[in-house]
Amino acid sequence: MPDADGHPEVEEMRFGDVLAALADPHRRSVVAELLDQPEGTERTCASFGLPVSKSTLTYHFRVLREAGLIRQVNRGNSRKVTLRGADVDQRFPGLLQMVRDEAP
Amino acid sequence: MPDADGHPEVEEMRFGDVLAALADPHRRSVVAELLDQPEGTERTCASFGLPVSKSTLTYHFRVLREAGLIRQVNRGNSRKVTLRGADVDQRFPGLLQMVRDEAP
DNA sequence: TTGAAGGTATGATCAATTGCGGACCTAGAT
DNA sequence: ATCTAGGTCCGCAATTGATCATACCTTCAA
Repeated sequence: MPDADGHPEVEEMRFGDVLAALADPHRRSVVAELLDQPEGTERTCASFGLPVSKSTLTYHFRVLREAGLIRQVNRGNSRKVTLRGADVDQRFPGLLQMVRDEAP
Repeated sequence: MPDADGHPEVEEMRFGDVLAALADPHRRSVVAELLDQPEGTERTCASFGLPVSKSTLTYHFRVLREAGLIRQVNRGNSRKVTLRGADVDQRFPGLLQMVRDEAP
């Protein structure tokens, strides 16, 4: 069962959902950017500079979160995004490397 | 440039298109089934037994074809489907193995 | 206590995806 | 000549996806 914020466990991550999440260029760019930074780097949703409104931003990060690609935790004021790199690697080895290789 | 039937060259295959094509369960099952058979196996679209109409079948195979995952060639009477296994492996190493691992 | 920064929720809109039936095409079999 | 199998193409309907504006919530800082 996913937690209250919709984070699935590693075993619960579904391939179709992950593929669909990564199929969108905006969402893939978020993952690619996180891959390019040190493990565990925390970012705000807004810090990725996606050219969409705040509410659309929320939508995209929800898709990524519910697919299991990112984690979002409350840090008082803001809500920080981290890549679930180890989890994704465990469930779908090689997939994130593909995203990294594809990055522009 | 893709050929007249919409088959992209290896270098032209786009990650987003491939991910979107594989995100659909029907289409992923086609790829999984082809992966489970000898290299170069030729199949008709209908032989996969997808629970959709003929016209919907055409649509799904077009998505797979234009993403670069399958090849469709005229064989007189029918039109045969083959997996572009080597091409996909060259462009996105490890991706097809993921589909295989996920198959039920 | 007021304001600002960061997010969420809701409801609407518009585009893309998925689906269908039906008309049609081509090649092989009858 | 006609039939059939396998597919395509063309509308069209239904669903899902992406987007926005607006209103709202929470926490920190002034």
